[in-house]
Amino acid sequence: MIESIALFKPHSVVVYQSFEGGRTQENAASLENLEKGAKGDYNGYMSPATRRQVKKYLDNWLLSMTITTTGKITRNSIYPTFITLTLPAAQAHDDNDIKRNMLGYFITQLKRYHHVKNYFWRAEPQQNDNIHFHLVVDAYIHHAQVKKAWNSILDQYGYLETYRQNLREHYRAGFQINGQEAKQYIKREAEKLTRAGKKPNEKVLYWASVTQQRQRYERGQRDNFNTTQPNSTDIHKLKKLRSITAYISKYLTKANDVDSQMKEKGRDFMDRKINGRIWGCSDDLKTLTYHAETVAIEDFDMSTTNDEVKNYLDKLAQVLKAEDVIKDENFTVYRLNVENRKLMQEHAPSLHHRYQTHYNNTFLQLYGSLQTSFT
DNA sequence: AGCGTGTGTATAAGACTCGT
DNA sequence: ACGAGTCTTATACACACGCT
Repeated sequence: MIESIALFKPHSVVVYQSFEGGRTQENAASLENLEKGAKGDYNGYMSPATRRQVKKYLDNWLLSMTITTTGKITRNSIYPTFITLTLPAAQAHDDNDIKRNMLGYFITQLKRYHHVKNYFWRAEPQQNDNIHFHLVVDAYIHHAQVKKAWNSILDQYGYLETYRQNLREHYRAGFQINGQEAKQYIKREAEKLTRAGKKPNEKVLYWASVTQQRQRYERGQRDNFNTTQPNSTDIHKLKKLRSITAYISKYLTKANDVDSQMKEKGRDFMDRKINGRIWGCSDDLKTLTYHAETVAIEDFDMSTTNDEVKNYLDKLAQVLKAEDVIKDENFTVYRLNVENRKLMQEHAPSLHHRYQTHYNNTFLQLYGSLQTSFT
């Protein structure tokens, strides 16, 4: 029996063939590769297969939130938030220790006090070789709360003291500008502005950083930097949900990011690969799937076709540019842009309804027990 | 394009304890 | 109640390849 199945993704429709019966893995190279897992010989990159899998979780999780969340954002809202966690001083613990104790406890705190139910995290090396984390969570959290929680954990592991000691050292002869910090500040803030559709002014940002540094210096003078809190966190509230869905899943899974950072320093990525896992998420996210429908079934002399889906796919083939229909012996991909994403509603209304229902159900599956906060 | 394949070990997540 | 730990256990991660 041959079944062709269509997956309805946010930015594409993929049609592939499914055959009855299982397969066995007998290729020697493949089996040898599997041995690598046993030895821990990972290369530290996210593989294309893993990237696909992660994208599936994020696409469906975020899309379920965009479709079902409406109205006012409150403290109890289910709302995607993007957090970056960094170490404010040179890394002094093993990656696995940091993930287990520091990141793990941070996530526990988010769940306990900040209404976070589902999460996704990704670990990457920074240019300074420190590990750092990107997280996506499903609650609206104030940036000060995030900073407080992470800094308190950093404090337990000595990173705040080292950071403060470095500050004292840096300012031993009075105030001076930290050019490296200003540079990083400009980069980070410029990205933020660009994302918000504004044009960054480097000079303005530079002086903003200097002002920030001077204020920190002056506050620090009062108590020898004993209470200075580093900016170890960065947070984005994701307001334009639809466009951001693509942004996050792309950004978080882009191996080239790390690659290019390392190339700047003339080094190979292997010099600094993350030990152990490089990503993780709550179990519930792992159950998520794209909306799938059977297009046709062929069984000996019998065949059945889902006419509505078939017609919709034909319509896409007509309307889309040639380069947006990628056809192979075994699969077809229809790449959708903002405009032709509307075609489903128009040309296959009941399919569109089932598609919507899929995401309503996805949302209920994840948050059913929390529905009251949304009505 | 998706999916299934195998495996040692790191780890997620819950259970649990203990102190406040 | 909660924080801060320990302990247990089931799971899932890394990967390349072949097939469809």
